[in-house]
Amino acid sequence: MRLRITTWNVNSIRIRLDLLARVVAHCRPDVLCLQETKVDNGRFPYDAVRALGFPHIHVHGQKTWHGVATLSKWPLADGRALAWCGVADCRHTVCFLPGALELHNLYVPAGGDVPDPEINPRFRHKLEMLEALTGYFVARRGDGARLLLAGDLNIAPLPTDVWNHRALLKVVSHTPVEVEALERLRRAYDFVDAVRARIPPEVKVFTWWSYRARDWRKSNRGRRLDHIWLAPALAPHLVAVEVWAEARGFDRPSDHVPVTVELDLPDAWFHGDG
DNA sequence: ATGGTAGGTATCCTA
Repeated sequence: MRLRITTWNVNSIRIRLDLLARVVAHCRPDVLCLQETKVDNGRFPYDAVRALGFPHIHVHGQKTWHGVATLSKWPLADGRALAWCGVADCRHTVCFLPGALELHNLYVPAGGDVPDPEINPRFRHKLEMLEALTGYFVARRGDGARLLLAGDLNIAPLPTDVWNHRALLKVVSHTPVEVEALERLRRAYDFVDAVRARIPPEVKVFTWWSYRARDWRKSNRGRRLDHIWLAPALAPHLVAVEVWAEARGFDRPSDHVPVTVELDLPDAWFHGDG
């Protein structure tokens, strides 16, 4: 069974429905994880999303900020929201796909401008959420779940995940303290970074370019902030990845571009007790 | 070194 999963920080779903259609046409996802939907559940554009071919929709949104949504051609079951550090922000959902696939859709805090948890509460929140997630996955370590984690993690872990490693060492998203926290989270469940499983670490890969650049393509000051991680049970079934950088060149684009993985899963998983 | 853009129900705050 082939399964394509795309993650995209849409930066307001309501003003980008046309671009969402273009992402769907190009990436051909069976399941689309969105972040920064910026809409409460009552105002979510359900009809437009259904018209794009996604009858199964799990939303967790709030007014103005944050918000995640999982759109699916496959049935979704047991969708629920998770919250960390006592903060009620809408940043994390989990739901199940056929084949006992457990999909986490995640939006990690950006973290503000100053990379010091003592003086910047947003940066402290970012580190605390990563630590809480790490504890959650450590507790589940070795349970063998067919688990995927997709979303805007707001951290570029490798030197080649940013346009200039040395220049960004003190810039939130690429500081050593964040990179180490993200690596602890990855190792908690032995997740495999799908994009880096297919693209060598020597090659620069970006999924985000600031709106503030005069010419994002020319200056190319990007970062790889959006990720899809696979549990050990799924990693052997990865067949392809794509970062669709051209999406940054849309009219009125999101500052993030879609990341897609394709998995070739055993048919037996979808028959009875698989 | 600085400031640059975009979105929201907001005239500043967050990214």
